[in-house]
Amino acid sequence: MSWTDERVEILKKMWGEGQSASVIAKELGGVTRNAVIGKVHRLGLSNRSGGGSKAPAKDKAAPKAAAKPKPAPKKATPKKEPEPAAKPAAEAKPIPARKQIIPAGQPLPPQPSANEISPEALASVREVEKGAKKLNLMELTERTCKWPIGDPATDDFWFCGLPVQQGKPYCEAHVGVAFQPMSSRRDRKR
DNA sequence: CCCTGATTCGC
DNA sequence: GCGAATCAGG
Repeated sequence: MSWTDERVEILKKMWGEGQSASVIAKELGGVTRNAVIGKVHRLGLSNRSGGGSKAPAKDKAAPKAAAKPKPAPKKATPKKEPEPAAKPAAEAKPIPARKQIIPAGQPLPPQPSANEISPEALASVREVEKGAKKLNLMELTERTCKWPIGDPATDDFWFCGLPVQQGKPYCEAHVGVAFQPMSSRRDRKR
């Protein structure tokens, strides 16, 4: 595929609309998002500003750009960092269906009680749990929802296992109940 | 992990 | 001019 006027036209239009390069590439077909981005740059509309009157306040100093033309195309030595690798997923466990065990008598910080979760979130969770993949511990991967379901003390226990939301340890629905925005908490009138 | 755009450089 | 490979951020 080549960049015909028509295709460039579509490119311009979509880019102008703020579409992502990958979407544009998909629409055009026969090109990758890299191609799209490359073309965008060559067309000089890398900045989504149409005016173009703006002089980029970019500093000339581009030390990094010149720093690595072709270091070593090889596998590159991944720095082996003695990273303790504290799994973020671990500390965020929701502890469902279990009385919380509070160590000592400090006033507890505000905790999202399971009963204050928005109905929508709850609903979608139930939805999700119906279609959950019911993974066991071994089957969990970096990108499976690690939300526990059921009682760990019985067979009736598994993990959600749906695709996680980028970054988070849970799928979208469970992220919703795990990380409450802290806004939905209404002070009950007194 | 997924995604995004940015940049370089052999073709 | 083109775009894969790579980089850098989210």
